[in-house]
Amino acid sequence: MVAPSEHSIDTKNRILDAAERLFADKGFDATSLRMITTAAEVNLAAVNYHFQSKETLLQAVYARRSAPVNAKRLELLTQFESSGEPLEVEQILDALIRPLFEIGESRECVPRLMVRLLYLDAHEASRNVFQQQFHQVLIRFQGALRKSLPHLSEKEITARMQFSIGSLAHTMAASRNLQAMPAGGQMKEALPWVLRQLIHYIAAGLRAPALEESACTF
Amino acid sequence: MVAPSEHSIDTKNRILDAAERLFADKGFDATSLRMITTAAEVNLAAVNYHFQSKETLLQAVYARRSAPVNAKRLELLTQFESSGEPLEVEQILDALIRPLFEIGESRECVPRLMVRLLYLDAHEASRNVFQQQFHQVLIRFQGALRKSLPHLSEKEITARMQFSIGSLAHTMAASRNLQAMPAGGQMKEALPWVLRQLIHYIAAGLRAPALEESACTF
DNA sequence: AATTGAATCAAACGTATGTTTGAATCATAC
DNA sequence: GTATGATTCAAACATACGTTTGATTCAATT
Repeated sequence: MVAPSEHSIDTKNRILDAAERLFADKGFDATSLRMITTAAEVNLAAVNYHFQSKETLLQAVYARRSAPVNAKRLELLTQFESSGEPLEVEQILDALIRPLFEIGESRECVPRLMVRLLYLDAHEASRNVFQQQFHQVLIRFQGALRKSLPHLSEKEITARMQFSIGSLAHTMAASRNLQAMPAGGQMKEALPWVLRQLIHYIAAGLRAPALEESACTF
Repeated sequence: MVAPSEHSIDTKNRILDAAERLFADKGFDATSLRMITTAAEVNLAAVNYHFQSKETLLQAVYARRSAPVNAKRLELLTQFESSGEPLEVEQILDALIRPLFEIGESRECVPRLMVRLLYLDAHEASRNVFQQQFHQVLIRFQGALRKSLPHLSEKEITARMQFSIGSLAHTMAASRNLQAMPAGGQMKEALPWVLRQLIHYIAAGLRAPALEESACTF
């Protein structure tokens, strides 16, 4: 029995880094293992040796980012809620979005990647796993939104959350020039212009009066 | 010289129908020509005979729907504008969305397909062509929105339109059970619940006050 | 009925992909 | 220093794909 060498974890990380960038830029199907191993400067067979298949590599690429991001989201939300009062919608959205830009320093492709894997690229089996994890986070955020938007029925809150995720995902996937947070700096006011606009837009949509009469609580 | 037979245009339409549904359901890369020709009950070589390549077939699939949909959008908007006054935002959105459901009777996959080809699936070359066509329509709609939202700067209108397209696209692509319009019926109130919710949500986001102070016109 | 070009068909081609193999290399434990 | 198992490597494998071929069938013109 021999412990894994340090070289091997270097190789694994180089593969993960290269795959992360290529998956985010070109998509899963359009990225071949040969492109990944060339960019990572490792042998072709290394992918199937360290990860078992291309699909499993995708899951590893996702797993490396999703757990920290989602943990940070819940942590931020809980911290904001500590005052006890219902939060401003903008604050809830901030807790949802900001962690995407704090993870993996100077890797601006991470937000694009997460969107691709959650909604666009991944094949059905993997995507379901990814979405299931994210769904747990959304349920938690829905609880916060419910307190801030008491005029809405549960059905309407769910729908509007999906609409919001849509505009968020579209913005992440489309605009290639979303800057990451300044490294190590404090967080306040560091989100780029387009994301502040987005949060303002989404908050207004969420706050809109209920459309269904039956949804009014009085 | 011999005129094209009727059989051949039957074959072409069967290919287009099968490709449309498969592209919408599974995506472009995940759909092979063999899947298409099997579903269409035509010979494999028929695709390369009638269309030149898989990529060209995709363009034909898109072209068959995009021109009528976009024409109907512009026609509806112009008709709504005939009164001369600025439109309600909801009416502008209705003119943008409704035509997607009136085209190709009983083919509920068309809205999903259009979203996929505009933003998700198509390879860069084709997608740019598709988006360029749609962009012309968006410019026209932006003009209508500008009149209805005089408190916003041009930059903010553009950004909010992109956010709106995002939630629209996400809703189209995700919810597989958006019902088409009742065939031949009059249009009023025929949009499904989720789309009425979506229009209400988007309208509120568009109407939100300007975020930039410099954007105020007074 | 003969002719002509369009349309269909089964079969094959060339290529790119994910994956596997088996030998060579490296680092570690004894 | 040698043995051992983890890691690398060049090469090959199997497969699925888009595309092409060449013969055959079909329908329309004469």
